Amino acid sequence: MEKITFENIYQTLKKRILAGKYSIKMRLPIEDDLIKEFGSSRYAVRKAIEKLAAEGLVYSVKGRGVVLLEHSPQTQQFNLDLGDVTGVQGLNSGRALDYETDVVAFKQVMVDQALSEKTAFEVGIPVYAIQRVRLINGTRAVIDINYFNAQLTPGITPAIAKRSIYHYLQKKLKLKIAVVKRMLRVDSAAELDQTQLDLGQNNCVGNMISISFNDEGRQFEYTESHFIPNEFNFNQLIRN
Amino acid sequence: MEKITFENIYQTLKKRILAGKYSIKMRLPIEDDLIKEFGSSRYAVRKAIEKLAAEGLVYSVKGRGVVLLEHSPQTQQFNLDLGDVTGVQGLNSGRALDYETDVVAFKQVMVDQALSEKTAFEVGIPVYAIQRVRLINGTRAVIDINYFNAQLTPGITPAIAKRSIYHYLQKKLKLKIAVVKRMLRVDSAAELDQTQLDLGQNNCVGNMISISFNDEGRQFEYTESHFIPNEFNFNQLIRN
DNA sequence: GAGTGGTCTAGACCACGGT
DNA sequence: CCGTGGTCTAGACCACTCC
Repeated sequence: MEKITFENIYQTLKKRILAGKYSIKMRLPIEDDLIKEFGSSRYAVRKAIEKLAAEGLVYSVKGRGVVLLEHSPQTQQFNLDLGDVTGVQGLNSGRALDYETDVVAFKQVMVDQALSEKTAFEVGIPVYAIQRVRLINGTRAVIDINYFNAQLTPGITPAIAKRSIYHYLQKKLKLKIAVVKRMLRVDSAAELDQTQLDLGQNNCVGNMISISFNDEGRQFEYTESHFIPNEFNFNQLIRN
Repeated sequence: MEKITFENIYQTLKKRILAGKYSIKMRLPIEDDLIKEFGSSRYAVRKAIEKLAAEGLVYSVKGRGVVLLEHSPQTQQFNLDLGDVTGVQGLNSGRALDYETDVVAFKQVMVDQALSEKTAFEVGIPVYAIQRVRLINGTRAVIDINYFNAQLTPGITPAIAKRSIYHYLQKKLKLKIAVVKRMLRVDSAAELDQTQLDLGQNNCVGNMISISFNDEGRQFEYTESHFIPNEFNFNQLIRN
């Protein structure tokens, strides 16, 4: 039951844009008109427009107005969802798929120098080291290589790893996932990838490296998700 | 000579954060204290904090305060630059490298049905279809496959393509690049990739598909940048 | 010069976190 | 309960675009 004004304005404008109501002149109404229409302040209107801009629907030009970005059925797939992305779900952008998880390794280890340099965890702290293969429609499509800080995320078990670690962290531990920083790469397939993934003829993998932070600013996770080619898309928006 | 208050506050806070001045308690001072310190309004302070948050340096928690995200030398490479990314420069995140451009194809064609479905350009409009290989330190590392809407970006020549199309568009045509939407994929190498790129043993490429919009909201470009494995990183930030 | 978005101020109330 | 960030209002001036 959110009664936030800017959110209502944002939702209304978004619906109209997607329905093509403003496309005649490729412009949004000027701020003053939106203020009058919604009976709200300039702050609320501008915040709604900023949210539309963050999503890649509009672009504001000082002195001119708020421009609509061209969109077509083909370019819809470039649009950002702004949905929160937890774990491997982020890989299947909006696709509903059957998937199964195969826990191929589960250990609790102390961080040594080498692991510290990779994960940025402090030397000596205990971490869960987990490897899980994700089968999507029967295909071994992704291997997640997780390291969780055991002090910040205690009590993870193989059974939890098979279901959903993120569900456990959020619902049971009440851990808030504040920020995830990601790096995307393409790597030559290592032995682990070749033995665990259905690569077919391909000898490379995509590699999504994620480090995740809780709402106290502490990094609780380092994860590499290696995935097979030709199946996964990642969207990005750059605004000037 | 920008005299924008929030920008000054942002710069000052960023310097302090990176210098570790606030790391003792993992918190930024509360808004009221920053307002007093900078002698500015709450608006300016909050806008500065929002910019820090967009960069992945801090995270605001209602009722608690503004938390600093842990950062270490290893995780610095995950930080967002917020620099504008034009063309292939975006691939080499912050690396200074010698590179050379080899124009392997340059045509002006009309968009047919197949090309329209790929690029989202309207059937029948003229486009420049350009293929360029980027040699980085002598390695054929990237092939850019560009389609530019010739009505929006007239006058591109092979000579311009060899130097920098973006430089020409921005400086000569005064075209403003407002927004770039990207999709990142990993693809099996096609014949073009195998013949033009130094793939070595690898038989896959990274594929960065970009569609770019000018400040009137019109899509002027569709580009696929195919790049060799193991060399390029792409950063992303997800905020909840 | 008129119109428009960008920045800024001062002030208010609300919602959430922790004590 | 108090302290904090989130939302909102009303009003002002500036910088840019376009005629």
